[in-house]
Amino acid sequence: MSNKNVFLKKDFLMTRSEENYLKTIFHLGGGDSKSITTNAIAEQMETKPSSVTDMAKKLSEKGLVDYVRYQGVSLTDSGIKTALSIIRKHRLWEVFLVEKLDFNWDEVHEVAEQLEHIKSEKLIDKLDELLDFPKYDPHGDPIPTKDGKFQERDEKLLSEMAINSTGICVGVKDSSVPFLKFLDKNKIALGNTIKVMDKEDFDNSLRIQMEGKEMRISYQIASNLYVKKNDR
Amino acid sequence: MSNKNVFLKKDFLMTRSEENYLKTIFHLGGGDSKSITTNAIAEQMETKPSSVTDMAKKLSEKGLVDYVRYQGVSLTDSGIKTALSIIRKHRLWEVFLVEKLDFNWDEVHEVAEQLEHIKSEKLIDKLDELLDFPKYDPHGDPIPTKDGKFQERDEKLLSEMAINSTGICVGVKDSSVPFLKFLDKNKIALGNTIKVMDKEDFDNSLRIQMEGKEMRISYQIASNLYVKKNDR
DNA sequence: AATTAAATTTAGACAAATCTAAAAATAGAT
DNA sequence: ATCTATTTTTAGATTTGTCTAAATTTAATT
Repeated sequence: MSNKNVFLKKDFLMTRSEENYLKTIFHLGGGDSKSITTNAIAEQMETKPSSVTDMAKKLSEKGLVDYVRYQGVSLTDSGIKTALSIIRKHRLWEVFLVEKLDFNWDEVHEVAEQLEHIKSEKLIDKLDELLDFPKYDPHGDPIPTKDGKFQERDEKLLSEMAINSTGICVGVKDSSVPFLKFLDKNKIALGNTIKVMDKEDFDNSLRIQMEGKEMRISYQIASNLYVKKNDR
Repeated sequence: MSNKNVFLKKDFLMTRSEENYLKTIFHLGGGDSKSITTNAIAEQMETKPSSVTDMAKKLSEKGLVDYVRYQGVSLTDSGIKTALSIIRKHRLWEVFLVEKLDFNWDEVHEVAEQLEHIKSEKLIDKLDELLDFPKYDPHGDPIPTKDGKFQERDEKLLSEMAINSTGICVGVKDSSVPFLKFLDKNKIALGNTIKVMDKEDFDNSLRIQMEGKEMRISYQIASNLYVKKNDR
């Protein structure tokens, strides 16, 4: 009975709004027993701090967050598990949209924001299978497993790479539409091999060699690209 | 401007509840300029008549239904178009669930009820393409086209077939889980060839030949199966 | 330690979608 | 044609999620 109740409570009785709050809190670091402030959540969600306070109380009553007045919230184990299941759904849907429906990686976020709230365990398991159990979404972000395990990534930012070192582009830190479009325009894609040729002290820009061609990229770009030494 | 506004209004500003009302009214025949009563809608949606009245006013203000107090509602052209787009989405998602995710046809309804409310024109167009532009859903119901054309079906109920006539099973009238499970258990599937061998006057049951085997089926079953003379 | 600035919470209001209970309109039967 | 039973609507309340404005707490500075 307890098992079924947990399932019902978390998977069926969660509102869309509650799920969005949990996801945001997780992305702000609330899964690491760090307290996230009301203001930070409000800013991220483009809502008012007073609304966040209301929701913090509700989520606290449901045992999904620890909430201390004037201090902020952090996720409980139950809250982390729920947040991960939403993130899992979001990222699996993103893979589906790109792999099966030919969406570009800058078009998937908005639709995945809707699809992540669909309630059906079977649906997401079968989708996972259809996609051949992908480990990463189109932006290189890891997809949590069914039992809430998070694939930690072993990678660094391109801006932190040493001169003459080589790596493979595996993810983006900023997955905003403008940035993704910029990468497309400049033929920078995940999977590309990158070698750091030189760094410019003046503006921290990099001269890199990518797939044969040499190019210069700004620090702002380099600090939003994840690179890994070895292939996955 | 007018075109864009219509799009925004109907595709983005429609609430889930409004969409469900429109769909229900359509299924009750409200698209044929027939007035559907408050009570009928309330019963179908398992809600109270007073709630239906409230929504009737709201939909009327939005120009989606014609509403006359104490008389009932019927769909306007705009309402029909919107209802058809929701039904289109529902049925395409059902095909996806069965064809791509190996759902059984008795499992798809509940999930499709959620998926039909996802807002993205590109998503549904691409899904249609992925599925190779199906004309019928897993229960044999026709899928409206993108521009709201409804594929009318040319078929009759098995119970209305003449003795010795032959046809192909193309759809179910009752798509409830128990009925679909019954059909599965008795190996009755869409696409099967059926020949009516004999009819029993006493209880209206039929003796049929299906895919070689002979069997007897009740009137209740026969009056919930659609059959067509020629292949599609 | 007192004061001020910033963050946070409370209190009260609102819109959406629902409900209950009472009032009004319709339709059916005598 | 009137009465009655049913249907439908209205009025007012409830829940969820949000907001504004005022009050409170915390943190920073002197």
